[in-house]
Amino acid sequence: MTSYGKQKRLLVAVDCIIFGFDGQDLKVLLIKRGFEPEKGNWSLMGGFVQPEESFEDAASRVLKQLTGLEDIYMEQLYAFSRPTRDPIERTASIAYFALLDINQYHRQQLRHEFHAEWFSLSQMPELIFDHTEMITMAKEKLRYKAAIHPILFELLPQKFTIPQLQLLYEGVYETDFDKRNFSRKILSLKLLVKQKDKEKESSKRGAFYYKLDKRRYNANFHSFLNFIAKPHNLK
Amino acid sequence: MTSYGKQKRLLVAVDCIIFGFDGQDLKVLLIKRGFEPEKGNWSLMGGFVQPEESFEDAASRVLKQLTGLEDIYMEQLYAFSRPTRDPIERTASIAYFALLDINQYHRQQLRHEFHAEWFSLSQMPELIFDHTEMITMAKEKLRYKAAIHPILFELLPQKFTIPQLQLLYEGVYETDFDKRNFSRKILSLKLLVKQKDKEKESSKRGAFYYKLDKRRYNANFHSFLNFIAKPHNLK
DNA sequence: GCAAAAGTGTTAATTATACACCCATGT
DNA sequence: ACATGGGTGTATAATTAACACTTTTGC
Repeated sequence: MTSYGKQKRLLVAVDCIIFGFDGQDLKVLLIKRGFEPEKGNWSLMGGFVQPEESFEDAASRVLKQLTGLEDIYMEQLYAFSRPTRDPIERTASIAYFALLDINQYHRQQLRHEFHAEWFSLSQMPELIFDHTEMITMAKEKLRYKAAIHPILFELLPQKFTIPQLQLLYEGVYETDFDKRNFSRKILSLKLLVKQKDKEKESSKRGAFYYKLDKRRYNANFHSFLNFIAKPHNLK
Repeated sequence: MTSYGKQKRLLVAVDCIIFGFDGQDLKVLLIKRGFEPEKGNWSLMGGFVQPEESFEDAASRVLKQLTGLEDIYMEQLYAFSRPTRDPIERTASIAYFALLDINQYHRQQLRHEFHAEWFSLSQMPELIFDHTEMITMAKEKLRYKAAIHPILFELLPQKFTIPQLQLLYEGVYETDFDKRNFSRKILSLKLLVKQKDKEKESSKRGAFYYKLDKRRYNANFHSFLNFIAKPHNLK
């Protein structure tokens, strides 16, 4: 026995929702699709799963192809499978979302072949297939997960300031936090190590840099932050 | 253009992790696999995705095939894709987990063809392929999700008592809760409607039945319960 | 010297935890 | 009358939320 015979096989692709943070807004990296159908239209970066690779491998390959980056935080989002989602031929897509330091990407970025651009979540162009739905779901999951796990650090450079971190959280949750409560909450996690130097671009006084304590970060990855806004419908 | 040509297609299956609660332990429904390879070994219920159905459709079909039940709570768990996970031929599997009232199943259960049996999570037999991993992940996700969303009601009959509900939560989290705090927390959600009749099997005094307030349940599905045990590693 | 952002402390409100007794009923 | 499980209240601790002033420094 070397196959399951008459069962129908199908194409499987991966698509990557690549998040970055520019200091102000949460952004997603999109490309201009390079082949038919929908050639030239905005799309997530994706690719077909190859015979020897897992979906995770495929997603990492696709991410590297676009950004040149490896060892990026990535997580499976959802398997999209509406039979008609691709008009040419049935293709399922396993969506992954990735969080990266947008500056890393800038440094790497020499590949114009994909015509990639960062878009704010509030200014998304029309996208092919079900990619808009994918991004909506990714954003939800990011919020959900970041409320409980300290993953947003993946969007910042190695050294960052508390005000930068707060702007990031505020961007992700589209809300404002009280800076006293915010820094107390963040620092109470004991995940951050204060540096001696300051970031002096965005203020005269300057803000101290912090770095992640990698040991504690890995150990405490399951810590809870609880940034989830409480629902007000529990009357 | 009617196909993507040279790209390799692959088999895609779905597997269902079907949870039930017998009043004491959280259980999973397993079958004896009916075809090669691994014929006769314990396995999750699964099936190949057909050309005209989404993964969700396939999972519902498979669930109905085994249990006869429809409109069951089901959620995509994860896409498993290790190229060699099935020794015969590459087959990816999209795992879904389902929560059902075990009594519904008993009532329905006339199909012996699958040799299905309920197993406690602590007494799982050896399973084919990566099915053990799937169940482990499903259990984690169930805990994770149930800490935040009131989904465990899906495992109980329409009418249930607070002590039954507490046993369920205790089973899922493998811990004990204080019954005063438990009932206060649950009732504070205002999702339950007290009935006039009592369940008299498990005690002389009898315990009042409750029903879900479906309206509030649907509206407040995103409420937070926070049964997650706090980690003690945040010193 | 003043504008702009960084940094820090206290109080009140809410929520979570710990804990013990009375109640109803079948035997 | 007693054993069994059901049901409830209160006091304390922990956490979260609200809020305002001082510091630094480049201009």
